[in-house]
Amino acid sequence: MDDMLRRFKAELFRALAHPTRIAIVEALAVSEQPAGSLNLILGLEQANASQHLAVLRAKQVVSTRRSGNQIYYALRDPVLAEILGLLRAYFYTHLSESIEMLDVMKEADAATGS
Amino acid sequence: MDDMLRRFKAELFRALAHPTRIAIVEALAVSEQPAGSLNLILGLEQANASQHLAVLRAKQVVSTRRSGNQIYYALRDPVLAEILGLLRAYFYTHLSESIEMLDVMKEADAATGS
DNA sequence: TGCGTATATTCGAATATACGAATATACTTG
DNA sequence: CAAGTATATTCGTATATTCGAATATACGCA
Repeated sequence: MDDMLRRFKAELFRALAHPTRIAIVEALAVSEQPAGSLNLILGLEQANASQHLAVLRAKQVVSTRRSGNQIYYALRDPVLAEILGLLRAYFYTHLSESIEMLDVMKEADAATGS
Repeated sequence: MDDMLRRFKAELFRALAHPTRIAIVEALAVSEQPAGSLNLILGLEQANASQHLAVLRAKQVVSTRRSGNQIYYALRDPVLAEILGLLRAYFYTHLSESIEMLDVMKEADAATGS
């Protein structure tokens, strides 16, 4: 069972492991939204947004309901927004290391990309 | 700044997005450990464990101190353990869907692997 | 200095993820 | 039923991750 729990946590973290999906979850934490609104608010390509939403659906992070033409997305559980809040605090608590970490990640990207 | 925060959160989630790294964090939540103990307790190959530890170091999830021959790992902030606790509760709150999600992920793996 | 133990890094192959372009599906309205 | 809008899926390519095997580095002790 412990193994299952760890796999579950890892799957959830993977679901959230992308800035776009974080942005989606943050938007949904405020209120339910149809997919199109998310595209607009977050400035995403339609296909790209839909793919990220598919990931969140597969991992059960969001639920959907259809209303006519549109599909409304909602956070399945507010604890997920709560976790994002904890991480915001964590970020500021360790501000300088956090920024440094991001810089290092960016450099690593650049090195790979060239 | 919001962008930076989202990138930060995504990086952290990526750091945690593996069952082995979850297991490491859970072990360190109890107490600081040298790398070798982690290998033993978790039954990991030395190289594999070291690679996972490198990920956690890069994302600043853990800190290290050397004592003679050994390198002790510790969780940098208990809030990370707290988050794992929230996810445990989340898992049980949505038990049947959670298990179903894991099954679907397993099937997807099997489909890809064959 | 040289050997032994603890840990980290590099390499290569297999697999997974991300993106945009194109296409498909589902619903609404005329 | 046809045309239009909202959303999802598929495909191809670029990039990232994971693992074990092999190798490298750091420290302690004789």
